[in-house]
Order: sequence, then C-alpha cells, then structure tokens
Amino acid sequence: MPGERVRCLVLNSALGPLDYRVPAGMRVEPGSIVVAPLGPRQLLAVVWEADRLPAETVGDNRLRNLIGVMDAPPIPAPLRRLVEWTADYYLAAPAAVLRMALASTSALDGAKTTLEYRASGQMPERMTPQREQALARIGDRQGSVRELAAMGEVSDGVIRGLVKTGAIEAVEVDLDAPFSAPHADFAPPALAAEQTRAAEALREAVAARRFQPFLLDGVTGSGKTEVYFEAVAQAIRSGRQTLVLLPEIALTEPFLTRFATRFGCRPVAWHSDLRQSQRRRAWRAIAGGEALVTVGARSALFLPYRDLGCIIVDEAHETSFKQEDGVHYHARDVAVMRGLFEQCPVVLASATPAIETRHQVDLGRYAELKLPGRYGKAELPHLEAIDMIAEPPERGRWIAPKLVKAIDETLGRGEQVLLFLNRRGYAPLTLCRNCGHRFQCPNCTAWMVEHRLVNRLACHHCGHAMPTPRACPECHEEDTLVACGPGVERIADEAAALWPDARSAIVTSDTLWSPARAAEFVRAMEGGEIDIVIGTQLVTKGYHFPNLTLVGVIDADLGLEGGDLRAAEKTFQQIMQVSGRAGRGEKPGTVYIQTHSKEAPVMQALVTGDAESFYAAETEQRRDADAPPFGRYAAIIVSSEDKDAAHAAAAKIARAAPDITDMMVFGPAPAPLAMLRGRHRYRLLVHARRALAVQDVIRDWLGALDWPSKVRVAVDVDPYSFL
DNA sequence: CTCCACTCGTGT
DNA sequence: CACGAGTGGAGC
Repeated sequence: MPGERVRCLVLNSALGPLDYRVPAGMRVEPGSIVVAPLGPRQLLAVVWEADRLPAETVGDNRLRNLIGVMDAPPIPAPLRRLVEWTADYYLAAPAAVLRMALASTSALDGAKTTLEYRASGQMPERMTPQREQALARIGDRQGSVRELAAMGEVSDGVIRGLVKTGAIEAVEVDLDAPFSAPHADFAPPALAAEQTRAAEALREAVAARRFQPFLLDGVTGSGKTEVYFEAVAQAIRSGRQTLVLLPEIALTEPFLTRFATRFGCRPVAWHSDLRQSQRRRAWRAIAGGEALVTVGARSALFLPYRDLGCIIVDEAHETSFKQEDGVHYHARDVAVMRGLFEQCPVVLASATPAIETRHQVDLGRYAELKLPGRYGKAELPHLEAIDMIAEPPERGRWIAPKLVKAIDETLGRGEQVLLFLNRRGYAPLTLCRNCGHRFQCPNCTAWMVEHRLVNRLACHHCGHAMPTPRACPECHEEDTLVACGPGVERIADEAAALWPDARSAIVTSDTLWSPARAAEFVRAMEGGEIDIVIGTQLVTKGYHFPNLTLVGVIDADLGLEGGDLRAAEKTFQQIMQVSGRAGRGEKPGTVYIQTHSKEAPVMQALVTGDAESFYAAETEQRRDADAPPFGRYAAIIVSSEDKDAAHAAAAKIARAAPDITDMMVFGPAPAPLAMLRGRHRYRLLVHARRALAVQDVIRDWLGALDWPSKVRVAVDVDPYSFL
C-alpha cells in the first residue's frame, strides 16, 4: 500500500525502531529488507511491523520515504521474534542482533551472474605449443580465466589470447551455484537398540513439528552423532531445514566428511572465515530454503532459515557457545528459544552436559535420551590420577615418571599418545634472571606468552606481539630470559628429548587455524604419521583415532584456579572429553591425570567414574549459593582508556543500585583482567533470585544514569568467563 | 554510530 | 573575529 507507514529496524545500534513511508510503486511486507534514509546516509533496515503500530510515533510530516527493497527474501517472523527476545534478554541493541541475521551484505543484492569460460570447439588461427597444451588439459571443463590457466598450467595471458581468437568462449553463469541436496537414505546406519529408541523419539518430534528440547546424553563414543543424524534425515524427508551448531571450526572438517558419508554430500558450512562469495552463496541458499542442512559456528544461529525443522547443538556443554563480545549471548540457550519460535525440536548433544541443562531435565522441560556404553567393541578408558606431590617429575620437567613409563610402553606397542595441556605457546611467563623483569602486555593485565616456534612474545588477550628480545629491556643483560611454567611447545620439547625417534605434532589454534590444516592433521593421525600429539582443548573435541590409546593430562589443576563458579564442572568436562579420545577402537585406552590435589572431589569423581555424585554435590553447592541455574548473575563491565573515568562511572552506577529484595550488587572491583586491549575495566556483579526480572531492573537502573562518552558500559547476562 | 550545530578557548 | 577541539542531541 503506497503512502503506508511502516516501522523499521535500521542497522544502527544506537537507534530504536523508526517509521518510514512506503513510496508509490514499492511493495514491502513485514520482514522486508529495505534501504532507509537516515540523515544524510542510507542504511539497511528491516520492516518490523506494518500494522498494529504502537501509539507513540512521529508525525506524518516527518516521515521520509524508503529508498529501495533488497532482492532477498523477507526476514521470517520467527527470526524477528528471536531478535527481539535476544535483545531483550541479553540487554543488547536489537539492531546489533539483527546485524547477525543480515551477516552478508552482498547476499542482499539479489541474483548475480559471472562470466565463466570454456572451449568453443573452434581452433585458433595461430596455434602455439602453449595454446595446444592449454586446450588439451582443459578439455570440456569450465571456469574463470584464472582457473583455466591453472588447469592448463599456462599463464592468464595465454587463456585471454584464446578468448580473443574465439577458441575459448564466455558463458554467463549464476554466481550462486546451487548446493547439492543431501539424501536422507543415502547410507542409513545400523543402530543399536538404545540408539534406535532415541532416534525414534527425535524423528517423531521432527515429523510432528513440535517444539521440544532434548538432552542427548551418552559417553564419548556412544554414537550420539548417528542418532541425531536420524533427526536430520527426518527433516530432509519433510523438506525442512536443519541447523547443526558446533563449538569450533577446527572440528568441522571431520564432521563434514562424516556427514557426507551418511547423506551423500557435504552440508552447507557457515563460519567466520568464509570468503565473501561463499558467505553470500550460503546466506542466499539458507534464506531461500534450498540449503537443507547448515553446519556452523554459533553465528549460524541467527541466519534467516526459511523453514527450520530441527536444531542440533553438538557438544552442548562447550563454554565457547557463549559469545563474549558484542552481543553477549549463549548460543545453546538462544538455540532453544529459536526452536520455540520455529516450533521445532532442539537437540543438545553432550557426553558431559552442563548442570544448567541437567537442571532443565530435572524440571521436566527437556526430555533426556540416554545412550549407555560405547558403540561397538570400544570400551571406556581407565582413568588414574598421578599425585604430583608424591611422585613429581625432576625439576624443570613436567611429565611425571609414571606417565613417562606409560608413554614408553604405548610407543613400544606402536600406538599413539595424546598429551593434553590447555596452554598455548612455550611458557606462560618469561622473566629476566638478572633483574626479575617480567614481560607484561602493555594493553592488558596479562603476561606475554613466549611462542618459541615463531620466536615471539604474544598477548593472548589483545594480540599484541613482539619478537623475543635477546637482551632484557630493563637491565639490558643479554641471554638472561628464563621461561616459567609449561606450555604445549615446552612439553613437545620435553617429549622430543625423552623420545627422540617419536614423531610429534602440536595441535593448538596456532597450528590448526583452518579447516584445511585440521584435515591435514586428521589425515596424518589416521595414517600413523604421528606418534605423540601435544594439544590444547582443541584436541578434546570430536576426533576419532582408533590407534590412540594413551592420554596424559599434564596439569589437571589448571582450570581450578581463579574463583570461577563453574571451575570444577569445567575441569570435569574437559578431562572427560579428552579422556574420550583414548581407546576408541578395539584397543583399550588409559588416561593419566597429573594433579596436585588428588583428593579434590573432581579428581575423585574422574578416577572412580562416579560422575553422578560429583554432579549431585556440585548442584547442591549451587543451590546453597543460589548460583546458576538456581539464581542468576549479571556482570556490568565499565571500561575506558581513562582509568579514573572508568572508576568514577562504575562508582556512580554502584551508588545508584536499586535496593531490591532478591538482588545484591557487588563491586565495583577492578575486573580480573583489570586492563584489556588498552582499556581499564571495573566490574559490578549483580546476583539475583530467579524470580526477579533482573534485565528490567538493570535496564531501568542504567537507563536513568549517564556517563562520559569515552566510558563504555556493557552488561553480560549469565556470564561464563569471570574475566 | 555519524553528522551537525553549538560552545568555548585561543590566537590574531 | 576566525578557527579548532570538544560536547550534546537527533536521526523517522
């Protein structure tokens, strides 16, 4: 209806919804992606509501016309509701959430074509050896000039010459080639009885188009993936889409292969390092509904699926699902809300479910599907603690004698070993032996971590890096720098000294920074080209190496440091996950856990295998403390490059804290990372009873205050990292 | 956030 | 009185 007033959400985080007029000749509907004028600028916007406009509005005389409509499907209503819910719950700007849905601006430009080239069959007047070679090698294949040059092993110039003579002709092709469609029954698995039962429950919920969260719970290697693949298969049969969320991109490569084995082709992948053209193609296929299965990192959660039939969150306990900057959302929790708005089941798969998730099961909101035991002949590994006080390694070494002996034996049998240490680099702290100078990041309250492989000191929080100097910057003595504590590189050195003939690989985000690198690592492991893997948490996930039979946890106490309410739970999950890498084939696995606190409940739970009493005790502690999932926390982070300004603003916020039963405010205190990326940080911690609508309270509280523009105030609802 | 109008201090 | 930095409010 031309002349009609529509309320739009413009892509500007400082602004609420704005009203515009639809000019004559333009057709929009709720969800339409449009271009709107804003002052002198033009911004992307989404038509949020077309009728039922709320009362407070600007006068007709101030309305400006929308400029245009993008050639892309409208944002569906369930996603618009999700954007609103996320903004509301996490106290974020709706526009900031919407930006995640419109993740590819080039995708909004509509269908595009590009020129590709192929042999026309006509021979060039003047034939040269190069031209002949190119035409012969290219055959009837088609591609860009550069691709053809690569195929023919000639320069671009040769191809362009052939185009000029007419021997190669241009053809117009759609820029967005369709993705292949997965086949629900390409290679159905043989499922065990328990798996079949669980798969049946999921299939039924998908077919019924019913919102239902499931906890798919079973030890590592129990076949959870095969089970939820049956839910995916059901969605494919119904022609509806599936989203599979994975915690790490490094993990996707083996997953994609596994998916292809089951469904006959690879799913559509979505992650942060897609190229612009790949991003565009995936976005359009998702929005158009042709992409039946999308596998992605948490950012895939806000994509505009046309018809979502099933959501899977794999490794649902992973804390990396919590986004820590920008919009502070937890992908696992938002996934459940998306399932609610889309009316589809949500499957949380984990061998070590979070206490929050178990609690939802106890309340009867989530249905639990339990898979007992490992699949096939594989048995669960044997776990044993090594008391680092009673039987420590010699000074300057980190692998205890008992673990050394076990590695000796494992290598002797021709089997593979994994040493786990959640610390990148060579050493977490470098100091000068002469004057005691410690290398600290200039932007953060953190030590510079030595990375000996690249001969640099790097800050893991802001990315600041410098070459490792020879002389101490303080006292100028040369060769006085000493490394304190171990990182994976140092463990690799120790392993190389102990087993000079063993072939080792370091697996961290520094060495496995792309899916291709991850694929290469998997290939080398499977081919038996690696004897010892030294890795961070990156190796705890998803890999399946049948010949890997020994896991050594170098420092099990690492995660217990630093007052995090989930410290014990995270340690338990991490060690259970890394243990799950051992003995996945026919040979049994063994796990040694090096610890200084052998008697700690979490270590006891690990070695006795009594996860249930550990979880029960942890849960009771949370209940006593009114900690999540019983109570709720929110962190208010006040930061500024100007320390005094940050402190003053934090103090002002604290003074204005509302006095409410059911809510306590602590702080401000310097945040544990008191300086991060050059900004000084103070933190207030809000602790509230579950019944309190704490978001509303914080909104009113902060909304009534102001602070200098150089001060930034961010709220983190349900914080995970207490940094 | 970005733009723009406005203030205020400095310097000519 | 011209200029630049800084500040505050609006954007539909």
